[in-house]
Amino acid sequence: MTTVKRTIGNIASAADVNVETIRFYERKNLIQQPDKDGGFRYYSENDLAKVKFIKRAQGLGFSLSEISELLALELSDHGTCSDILSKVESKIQDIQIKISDLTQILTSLETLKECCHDRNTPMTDVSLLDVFKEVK
Amino acid sequence: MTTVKRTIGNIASAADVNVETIRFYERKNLIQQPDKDGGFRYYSENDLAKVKFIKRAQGLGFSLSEISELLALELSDHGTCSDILSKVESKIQDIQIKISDLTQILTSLETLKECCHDRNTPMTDVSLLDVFKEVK
DNA sequence: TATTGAACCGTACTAAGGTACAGGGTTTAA
DNA sequence: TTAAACCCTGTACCTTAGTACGGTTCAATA
Repeated sequence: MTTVKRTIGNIASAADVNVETIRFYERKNLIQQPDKDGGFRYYSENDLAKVKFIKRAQGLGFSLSEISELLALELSDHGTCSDILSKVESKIQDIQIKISDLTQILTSLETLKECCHDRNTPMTDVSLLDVFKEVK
Repeated sequence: MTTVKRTIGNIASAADVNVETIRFYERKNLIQQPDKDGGFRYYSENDLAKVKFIKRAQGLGFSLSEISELLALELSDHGTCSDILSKVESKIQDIQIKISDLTQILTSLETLKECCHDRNTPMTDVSLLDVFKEVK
């Protein structure tokens, strides 16, 4: 068993992104450029996890700067907590809203599915467009 | 009681977006350009609901073309169902994955919150980065 | 140790999703 | 009935999030 070195190409393919994406994230300080050994970057398992997290979180509607904030919460010194606590609480709220929005869309798609399945279900019950009609 | 005309400026402010955004959505065929009365666009309540839906869905990680697909499901003729059913089912799956991802992030943020709140909780239990470590 | 595939840096380009004018036409309320 | 406020089209520009490319250097293996 040989442990492969985590070069830039290696973590890029492990995280299923382009090599240039990794360099781009470094330029944006989303991941730290690792100490270079002989001019090359060698990454940790943690870096890989971070890249996977970033890609996944993007799919959930977070921008790179929001993802930075999320990641920063982890790194913070939990000795000095009162301001970080409020940040955590606000992120928790954001996420609860997203989950509730998705749940509403899910419900209305499930109604749609019933309609397809069984012609007797009335089509008019729930509409995707109704979902956020009253919002904000 | 006067019913306000839904001009482009009116729906833009009601949906909290720029006027140019509405025009942009029209160019992209996300909303239909309404019949013009004297050269002006007058919109329906349905158009407003659509714009709100689009903005909300973007925040959930859907691209404009995915949002088009979602909206198209609604408009489909539910007489010819078998292909639409599979589209609906695949959207349902996408959304279930999003909800599950968000729930995992939520859980780990809540652990973080406990850590801030009560110093005795060990910090090491859950980490944001662990969330998607094994994914894909 | 020579080759070749991969990493390096810097710069330029792309796609998606808007935003901002310029130069003109309409509406509406004083 | 006219001026402020709002709408029209068209085109150019902007930000975010990458991607591609050219010329160069490094590292591993035949």
